[in-house]
Amino acid sequence: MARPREFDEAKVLASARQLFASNGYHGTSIDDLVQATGLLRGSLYKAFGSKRNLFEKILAEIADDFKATPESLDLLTVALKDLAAVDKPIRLLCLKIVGKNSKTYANLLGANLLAKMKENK
Amino acid sequence: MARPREFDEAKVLASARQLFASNGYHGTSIDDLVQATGLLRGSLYKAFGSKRNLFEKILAEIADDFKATPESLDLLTVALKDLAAVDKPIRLLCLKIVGKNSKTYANLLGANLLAKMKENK
DNA sequence: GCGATTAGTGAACGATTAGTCAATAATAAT
DNA sequence: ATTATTATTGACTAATCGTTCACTAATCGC
Repeated sequence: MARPREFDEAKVLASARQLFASNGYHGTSIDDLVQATGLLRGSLYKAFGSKRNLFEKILAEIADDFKATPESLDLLTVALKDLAAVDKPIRLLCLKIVGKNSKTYANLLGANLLAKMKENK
Repeated sequence: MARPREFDEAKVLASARQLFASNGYHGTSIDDLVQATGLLRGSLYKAFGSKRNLFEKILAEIADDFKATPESLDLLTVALKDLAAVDKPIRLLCLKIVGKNSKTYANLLGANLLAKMKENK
């Protein structure tokens, strides 16, 4: 009962996720997101409200059924390092992912962090 | 044979290190550094050249005799996540720190990352 | 005293930041 | 065809970003 969306939300979220995962939260600008997703700023804001909200949505999505892929581990690292200290909802999503497996996740997160170092020789 | 410095370089570096460690590289602005160190922008740039250079100096300093304190682990995490992918000298300093102990450091880095999550309940 | 050299000062720069908004467009229901 | 509703567009804003620089100040050897 209104104009339909022209973009595929899942694809937009996938592009944004990749950017946040590899460049961090503060290292990813709205312009970066505009470029990567193809959406214009206005549409991005109408659809997701804010950069912070977009990030939370992405994190919530992967928290819902977490798989320890490099990208997801990167995103969890970004959430923990760039936002968790000052953003309770983000912190809670991190807790939801990790649960009682903090030993396991410590290993996964650390190994994933170090892996980046070696890729570029 | 010139005007002497009025600031204590070690103290300035300590303040900057703390900021970078807790807020990340992109999360730390020059204004933040000016505030925390007490130095004015001009002095900061005369002494250290650039934000990137200041960070490298700090990382080099801790790389020289690395102790796995929370702050140093935070700083290594920041170096790895915010800079290593696009900055070879930084990457090499990370490698120097980790050496052949990547299993050990994976655990330390991961545990340190997760610790932040629990502090704020 | 006088140069030479280096440090401190802070206004200013262009670029980029996250976010807004009035105009236009596309759909569905009546 | 008209109306209601939601989406797209991109120019715009105020703030902040990292960096520069002309100026002043303090020390040294002479």
